[in-house]
Amino acid sequence: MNIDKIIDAIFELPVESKNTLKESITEVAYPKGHILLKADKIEPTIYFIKKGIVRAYIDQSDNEITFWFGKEGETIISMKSYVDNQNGYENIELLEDCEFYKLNKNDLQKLFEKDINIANFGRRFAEKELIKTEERLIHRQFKTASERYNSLLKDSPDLIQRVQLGHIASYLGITQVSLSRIRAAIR
Amino acid sequence: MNIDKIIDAIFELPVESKNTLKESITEVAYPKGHILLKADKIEPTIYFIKKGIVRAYIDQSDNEITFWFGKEGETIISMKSYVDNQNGYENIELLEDCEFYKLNKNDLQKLFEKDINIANFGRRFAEKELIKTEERLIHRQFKTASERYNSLLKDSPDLIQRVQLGHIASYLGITQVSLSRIRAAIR
DNA sequence: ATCCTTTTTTATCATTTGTAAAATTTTTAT
DNA sequence: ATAAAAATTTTACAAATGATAAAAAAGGAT
Repeated sequence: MNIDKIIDAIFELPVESKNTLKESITEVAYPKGHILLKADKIEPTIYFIKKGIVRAYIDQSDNEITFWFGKEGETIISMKSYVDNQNGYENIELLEDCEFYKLNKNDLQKLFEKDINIANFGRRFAEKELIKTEERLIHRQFKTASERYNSLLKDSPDLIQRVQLGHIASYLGITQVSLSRIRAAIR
Repeated sequence: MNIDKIIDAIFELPVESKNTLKESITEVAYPKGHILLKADKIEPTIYFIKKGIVRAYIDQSDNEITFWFGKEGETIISMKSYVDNQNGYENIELLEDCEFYKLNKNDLQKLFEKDINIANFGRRFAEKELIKTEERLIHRQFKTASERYNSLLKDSPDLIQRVQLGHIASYLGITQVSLSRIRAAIR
């Protein structure tokens, strides 16, 4: 997924503003298993996924809880760092070899103050993420685990192929054993 | 809660931009029980709560699911209408007599294109809502119903006083019977 | 190809949560 | 003040999910 396509999907910037933004963006790659972001620190970088798949998780006493998967075209951000300049709560692990576009948070913040188009790009980015998050919250509130699994199967069939079921179960808010039961019931 | 305080809490606008914004804002009041927003339509208005408390709910086949409470200082928005100009999924019911500041979505959208400070105000608004929503999502994923109730009791003790328990139970994603059991266990 | 490790499934039992109905308490209307 | 309605709690039982252990299957490394 190229950077122009990723930017355009968020907000159609005038060429000039788009070039300004692209000047701040570079590329980087890491192997499967790499921890891209660590919790409990202020993360200065924003990543757009060019290729690969990652998960965001929180360290809980004895186990990890996966709460997000990101793949081609999506944005990796430590929300607390980005929005409040505070320590983030998420870790990001690469589930495949990945390639990213990267962008410094402070550079972007400066552009927000100077370029109204980029400010609106930032607004649209937050708004789109907000819709996605609110829909997930509501979906989780009134669907059973089984319904949530089937929705995932329907909406992101590739995810089930590319991500191991332990992470999927955690993402769905159930144990791996419970997910196995749900899968067995379908067959 | 006055409108200046509400605006300032989102983003500190320069006086000129703030006055521009305030020119588009008027006041309105409705009694307890009034349905302020209806699902399945494009909602043109944004409300800031001056006084009172409301709930957002979704109509599910046979029951209603409450997924948000808003009180003094908070913003009522049909997220889908605001972000994507599509039909919203939420109904908003007043749980007390309420007073609002209101603002037309299209008027605001025009200001986003003209005034960089207001564009950044809009950006900050979405970002702050995003953080709140993501934290709720994660909290729900790895806390038990009992822990979630106790957090609510700690963070919003007034909510338990002002809102009937059936709505609270729905908000927590459990049945009213289950909430009763949790409450009985504490005593 | 074989061994070793990791992942997934299965089985059993304990715990939590849901459903339905009744009892109790609180609120509202007259 | 009293009756009616609404909200909350309690009880009993059913269904779903969790915890743990063990077996089976899949994937990697040499």
